[in-house]
Amino acid sequence: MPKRRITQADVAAMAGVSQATVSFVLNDRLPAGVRLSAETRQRVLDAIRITGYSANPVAQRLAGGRNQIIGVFTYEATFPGGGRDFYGPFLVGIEHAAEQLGIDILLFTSARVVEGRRRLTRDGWQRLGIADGCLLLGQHEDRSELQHLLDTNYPFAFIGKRSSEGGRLPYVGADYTGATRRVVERLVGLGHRRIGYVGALGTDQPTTDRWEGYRDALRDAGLGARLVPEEEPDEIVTAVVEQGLTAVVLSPERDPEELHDALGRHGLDVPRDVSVLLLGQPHHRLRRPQEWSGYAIPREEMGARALLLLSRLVAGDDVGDEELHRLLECTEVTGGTVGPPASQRAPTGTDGSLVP
Amino acid sequence: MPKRRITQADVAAMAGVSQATVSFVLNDRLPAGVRLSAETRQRVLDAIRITGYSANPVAQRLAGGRNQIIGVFTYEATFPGGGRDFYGPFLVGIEHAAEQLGIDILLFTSARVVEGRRRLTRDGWQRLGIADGCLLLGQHEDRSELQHLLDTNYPFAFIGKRSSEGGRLPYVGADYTGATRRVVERLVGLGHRRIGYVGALGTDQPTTDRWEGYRDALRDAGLGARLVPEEEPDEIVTAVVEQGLTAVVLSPERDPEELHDALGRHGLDVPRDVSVLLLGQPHHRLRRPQEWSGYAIPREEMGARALLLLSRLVAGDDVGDEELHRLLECTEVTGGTVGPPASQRAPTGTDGSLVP
DNA sequence: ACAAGACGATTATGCGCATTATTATCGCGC
DNA sequence: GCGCGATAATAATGCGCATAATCGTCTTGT
Repeated sequence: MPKRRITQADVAAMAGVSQATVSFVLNDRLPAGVRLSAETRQRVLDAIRITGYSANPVAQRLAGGRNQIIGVFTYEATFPGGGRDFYGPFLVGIEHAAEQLGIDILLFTSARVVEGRRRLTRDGWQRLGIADGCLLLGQHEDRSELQHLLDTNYPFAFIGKRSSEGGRLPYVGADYTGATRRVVERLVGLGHRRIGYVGALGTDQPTTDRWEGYRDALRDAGLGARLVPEEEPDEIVTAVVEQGLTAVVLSPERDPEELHDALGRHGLDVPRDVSVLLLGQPHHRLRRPQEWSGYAIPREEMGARALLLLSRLVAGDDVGDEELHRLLECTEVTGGTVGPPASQRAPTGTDGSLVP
Repeated sequence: MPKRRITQADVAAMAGVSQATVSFVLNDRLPAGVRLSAETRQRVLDAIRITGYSANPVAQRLAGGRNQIIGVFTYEATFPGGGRDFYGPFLVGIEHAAEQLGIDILLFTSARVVEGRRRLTRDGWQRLGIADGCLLLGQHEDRSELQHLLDTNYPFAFIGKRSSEGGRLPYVGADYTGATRRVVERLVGLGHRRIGYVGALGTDQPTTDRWEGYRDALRDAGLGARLVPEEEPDEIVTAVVEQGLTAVVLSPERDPEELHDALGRHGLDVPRDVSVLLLGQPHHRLRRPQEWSGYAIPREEMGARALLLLSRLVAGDDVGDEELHRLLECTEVTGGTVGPPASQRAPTGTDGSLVP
């Protein structure tokens, strides 16, 4: 139980070699022009074993080496509390992979919050340097930050698809477009002809991807897209009634139970009168055991694979393009909120919101 | 957007002083025998502002300083997945406090897992050194680890009461004993006379504390403690029937819904026939909206206060005993699983499990 | 017998900071 | 005109490691 921690110098003394030699053995990589005999190498290894040496990650990092720490930066609070837990599942996957790889996770909880959202400001950048690389989670659009990341050559990877910056951003995403397309096709296959999309039409990647899948699936079926703007639940129900929608797909930011209740208040049953599909796990905590039909984003796997990708980037392996921009499949959730259309229902209002 | 990060040397050059002077100004603390003029100080501060300097945490730490990183060590997986999320609420609190204090959180996810539980082995100790101090969560009993913590003088704090090591372990805990006592008193006040304790009687602190509160409350009411060993739900129901229990308090490790179902199968309604109290938030994910009566452990606040405590320890403030060993109150949860006893029910079997 | 490699290491340096030891300049009394 | 305390700073050192530059000592060919 030594008071002072054991350093490479201690190991070196025991093995009768220089500190540099110990470093070479540890890193198992000889700089050009340096050679070690097998015997010396073994002596060093023995000394390492006997002393129980383990590297000081701080010194390692300062000297320009790797320290097996990966940063995780979330643009919103990592653990929001109040039952809403968006990042949790990603962290489950990240932790799992980290454990396998022997990596510690650094959460940048100190980053300045500007306008309700964390920022990588100057001191943020500085702090990134603690870790070998960094995973980025959450919505954000700041070009200068991305640019900085790219041209400092600091290893990083996004969790969630990022198609900006000319495809130079490494990420592990989920195939929202394909998953949305498939569930909509399923609705079409069941006989639905008037299928609405409930959600805000933002410019963020998940939203645009979902909308694309929705729109294309309908287009291929010869049907029109119908955007139900994200409004009060009752207004949504009004739109459903007026347009005679027999099914809606729901952006996961919206509380599905709220909509369910509103439909109920207007005498519409799910799924008898209206089928409801959830485009991803709901961000709200559900209060009822009801299983919602739709698809699930493989968040744990995304986290794990992103860490794997990043660790390869850190190691300097050159990774192929398909590895740098991986899209994982979402899994369909059968649930109980989808059924065949109630054929008798017809629109009571205009087709105003029909989107070409 | 400088390629190389700005160092104290850069700031020093701009201000026309030495690097050491910059360090003095930054730390706002002059070592004995060093003096700075107000004017020099101001020049340095200006240079810091202009250059946007921010300290390199790695170098800071290597040089023996603080780096505003706090480690979090969990003896089990931090994010277990599968819906069970025990540490989550603590982390919410920790993160919140960390954000306030400008502190980053380092999760020691790399710690070796031995026998299903993380260990602070030699390399674990080494890695702790990255952070200024460390929060410890989860059950564990390894004396040598605790001893090491104590005599290396490394700042740390437990989340959860730790009365071992002669009260030298700093912690922020929850008052299980008091909370359990109060809910049992509430049952007694409602007229219950045969109240069982369902759960394993381990040696861990939470369990012994809960049992103590339960036992004392009954003793003060002139009643006997009745331990219902943690068994299959149906066996528990049998014990309830045989002993004529009108209420049980439930250790949170046990799935309350499972017990609820078993009671139902035997024709016993909650709370009409049996009142059920939960001694803390259930560790299982609940599948029904049912609100369980009992009490809630203030996990978020525990996390936050533990971080606050630790940051004071790191700063070297001397903290009083009551701050070093703080017990937070649990909040009572009214819920719907408690009612007056069904007076007609009487024991069908013996009083075998009565504990004096 | 002697230069030219091959072999097997070592020494030196710096990362960015905190901290200790040291220096330089002035004013003042005697 | 010289020592001495006060003032205001700087130079030097080390944290533990990675890495570049360097240095012996053999062996071999001629």
